[in-house]
Amino acid sequence: MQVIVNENPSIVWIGSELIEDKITGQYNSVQYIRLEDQLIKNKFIRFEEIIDEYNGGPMGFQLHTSDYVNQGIPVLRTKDLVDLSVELEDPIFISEEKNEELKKSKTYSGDIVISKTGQIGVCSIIPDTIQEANLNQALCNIRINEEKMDKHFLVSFFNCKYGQYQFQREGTGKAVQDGLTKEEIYNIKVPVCNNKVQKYIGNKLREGIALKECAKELRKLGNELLIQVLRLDDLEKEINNQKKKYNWISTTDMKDRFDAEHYKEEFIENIRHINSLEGNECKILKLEDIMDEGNYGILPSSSDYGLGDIKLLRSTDMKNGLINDTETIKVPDKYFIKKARVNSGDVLLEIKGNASSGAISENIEGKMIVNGSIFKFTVKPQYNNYFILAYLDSLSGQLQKKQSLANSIISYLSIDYINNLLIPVIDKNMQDDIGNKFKESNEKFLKSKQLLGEAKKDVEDLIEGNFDMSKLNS
DNA sequence: TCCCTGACGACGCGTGCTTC
DNA sequence: GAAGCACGCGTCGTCAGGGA
Repeated sequence: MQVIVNENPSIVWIGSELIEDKITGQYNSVQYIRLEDQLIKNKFIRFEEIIDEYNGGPMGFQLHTSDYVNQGIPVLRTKDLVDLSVELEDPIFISEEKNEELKKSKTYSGDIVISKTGQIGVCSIIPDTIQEANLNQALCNIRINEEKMDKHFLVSFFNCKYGQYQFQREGTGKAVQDGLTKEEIYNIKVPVCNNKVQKYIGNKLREGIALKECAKELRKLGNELLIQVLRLDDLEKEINNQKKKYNWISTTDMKDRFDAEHYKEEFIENIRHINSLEGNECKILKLEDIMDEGNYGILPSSSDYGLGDIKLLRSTDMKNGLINDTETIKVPDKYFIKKARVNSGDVLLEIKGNASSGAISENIEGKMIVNGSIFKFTVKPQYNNYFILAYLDSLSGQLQKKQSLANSIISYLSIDYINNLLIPVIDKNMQDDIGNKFKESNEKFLKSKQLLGEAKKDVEDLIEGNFDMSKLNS
């Protein structure tokens, strides 16, 4: 017996015949029951039926931080699983020997990887760009029988709400620490549909992942050009060569700060490097000379969260030059004031925390404002906004920001400091060359994201009986 | 071989106080 | 009232190792 007494808060009567090993209210919540009811209207199988091989990550005693090396075989962690694929932004490696020792958890391009602890149910497919890797203990690696199911379709399903609720339902609400067991993963219900539909949805994911790899390549090219033009590899070498634990500062280099951290050699070297770029092909300007208008945002009262349609962008909603506005908090219209309003083409700069992220606002749907952690500005027409952000995001730009944050209890860039950030301004054509690579990369990232979203939505439509079969012939 | 448990650092958010 | 400062707190992700 199962009787839903109330939707919100969730109150459900569950008969003892339906209770097996899990008895929590969360497991039997109305939300999960509704999703399950919808899912099982379809033909489905247990995940185990299509699994050829399952391997968990190594145990804690098998892999320690002391095993990490500078170069070698990458070890994937949950944070590397991004948007149904893998992004090695801050990779860790183990040696070939260690990789051989942990041969059970080796993973290859095309494998499906699922997170079991921490953030549960993150599921990605290893892209072609990663030939071989290993796993940490939070992940498991799965190979399926591809004659039984299109694996890209399967990954789209796992990432849609009907896959995610199962991972959350099974993996959370445990006595001490949440996590998915092998048996729970085997028991995940997977919908069965005809090959043509699987291929159609799987193709969207394949195309999305390919576009994403292309976008990453363009970003890499833009960065390489920036490094070349601003000789940032020289700066990096110079900084890496520094072994001294002390530094002499001339009084002319000292400004309003008197703490040693602010005058670390790497910061001084960076300023020296920026000044050395000054010449016919490069002018050093202050950010305030480049900006048309700049402001940081506002902090709406948290009691207003969810009470409107204005998207409130926070620093966590920006990554790799892009805005992720799918999960932004919404606030009332009264906060849509000029100071915080986001317009197309604005450069958004994180100024709190580690002040390392930024984005350009493009194709924003609806009204959006930024909170106090973000400084937004427009650049004058003679400068390329993508180039300016790319510089601020580069080694040199980051060092300038870090210099201000050094030794401060509260990491925060003041307006005065932002205005005085030094920007090496190169020829406009070269700015556009670099900026356009980042712009094009962002466009491809957005298109990729759209395709990944469509793939997930298609699976949901399929389960809910709303999938338009005529799309298969288009 | 796999699950379970515990600890902890990094980080960002929220709140309230102080200063200008 | 805006800007800046201080700190508590929760979440996330990772690391480690005991035990069935």
